[in-house]
Amino acid sequence: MRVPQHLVDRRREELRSLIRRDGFLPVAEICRRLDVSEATARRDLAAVEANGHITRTYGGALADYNSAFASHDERSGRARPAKARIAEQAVARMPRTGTIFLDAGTTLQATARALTQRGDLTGLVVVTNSLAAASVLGAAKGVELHVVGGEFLNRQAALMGPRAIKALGKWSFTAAFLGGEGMDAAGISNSHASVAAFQQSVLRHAQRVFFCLDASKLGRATPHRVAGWARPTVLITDATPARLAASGIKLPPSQLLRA
Amino acid sequence: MRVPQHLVDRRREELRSLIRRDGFLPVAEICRRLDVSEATARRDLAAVEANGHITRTYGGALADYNSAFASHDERSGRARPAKARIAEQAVARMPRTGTIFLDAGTTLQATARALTQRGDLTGLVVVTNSLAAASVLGAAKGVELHVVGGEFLNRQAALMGPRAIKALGKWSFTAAFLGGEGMDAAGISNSHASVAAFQQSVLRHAQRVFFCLDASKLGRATPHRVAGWARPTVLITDATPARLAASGIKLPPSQLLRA
DNA sequence: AATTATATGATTGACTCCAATCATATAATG
DNA sequence: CATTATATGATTGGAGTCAATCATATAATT
Repeated sequence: MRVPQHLVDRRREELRSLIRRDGFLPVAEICRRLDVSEATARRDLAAVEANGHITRTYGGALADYNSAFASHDERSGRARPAKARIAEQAVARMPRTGTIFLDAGTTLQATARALTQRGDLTGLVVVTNSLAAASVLGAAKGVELHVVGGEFLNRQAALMGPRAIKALGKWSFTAAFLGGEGMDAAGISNSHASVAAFQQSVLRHAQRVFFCLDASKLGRATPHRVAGWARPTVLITDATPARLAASGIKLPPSQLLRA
Repeated sequence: MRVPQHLVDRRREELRSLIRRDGFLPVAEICRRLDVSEATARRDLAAVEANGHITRTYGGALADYNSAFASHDERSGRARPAKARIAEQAVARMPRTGTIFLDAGTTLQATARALTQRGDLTGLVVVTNSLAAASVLGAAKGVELHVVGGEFLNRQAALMGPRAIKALGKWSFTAAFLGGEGMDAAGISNSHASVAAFQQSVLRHAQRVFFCLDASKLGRATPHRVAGWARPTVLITDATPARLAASGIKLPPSQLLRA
């Protein structure tokens, strides 16, 4: 029997938060907690997964941002997704030793994972405000990992706010690797003011800046501008130069890395 | 065919680190990466799980510290484990509004999880140095969550070091909830100097202090003393008063909460 | 009020996972 | 070197999971 939409939505919200709370939730458990049939549980899972934030596994579901669960895509035969290729480029640009900053976001999370693959690191210091990146890099050899404190933003699973900005104060980065939600002729933008403010603060402490954005962000403009295309901005993307130009983004080769 | 012990151990170490890196790893994937049969993969999983740090799920395994995966125990019929009962007591002692500190460690992780159950929170500010606690509390309603920055210690999955201590500077906690590795007549102790130093710094910023330690820590003395039994220390434990006394721990009722 | 759309639960057959058992090759032990 | 211990892979029966399909009840729409 059909059920009102708002109840469905509420139930799925609850499912998302249940999974988040427990990290992993088997399907059978979902049925019991939500008092629904297996079929509905699976349907709900599919819906929540489509909205992001969780990943299905055989027998249940996993909270995304604390899972670093990427091997799934890579494993499933298909061509390596854009994010992973971008991540590879980013890692190739990292110094063997020095201090770098790693932003929040799925592309940077992929970058963190790729970084754990590099075996030649000796004294690299990585600073991040992303819990996901931290949790991935925690196990990496040859990396000294620091997390900037701050207020936890649920949406990004990252630390932001004035305290985070202040915590950047004493750092000086050889290179910073940042994400973004949109890029157009004007530059890179984000939809949250606090995110943009934080990123701008990172920029002020970095000698070199790499923005890692996949092609889906191309031509999208979001409210808060983070940076223009002037130096030292370098863009790492899978978008073709032609499509970039079509969006009004013209960069010299030294500022564009194709992934 | 039998294989040298050191190879087995090394392989299991690698498995642990693989799981940690990916957050979740299906059995089939383990077989491929470690080039072993399913049977061996399962055996390795069981071994690693016995040593802690991971949790088995149907179809794979989950890294422990980013999973908050407790429902398993609670679900599986058995009596609620000590940690969960301690967590309950701790949460009951939290103010509805104010600022509290939450330490790293599995007991405090359980506490964080229990805290998400409380529905009556309005303006509680939670400060933590534990990624696990942060990741659990991120989804909680009515909680403003802050993470103190610092150097990431892989073993505890927490932030420590001078920067973390410094980051505590501006905070003032209504109550602090701390863990420990040992308790005896002298007080509470930890095996790592940096952990002890950090906890002591927390103490200096807290009006009330609750140490949450289960009975397995009783009588164990580890190198670095964190605090004695003088006020304002309050102990939350499942150990019986008799056994506490046997270890030389004598506390007035106001400083002892039985879980 | 009539019609359409859809959320749900039941069923089914294929697939996957798991624990137990067993034979075997090789390390560990003496 | 002889003996014991054990790590491994294969097999198997049983249980759990999944995607697809279908009938139905009820919300949404007109």
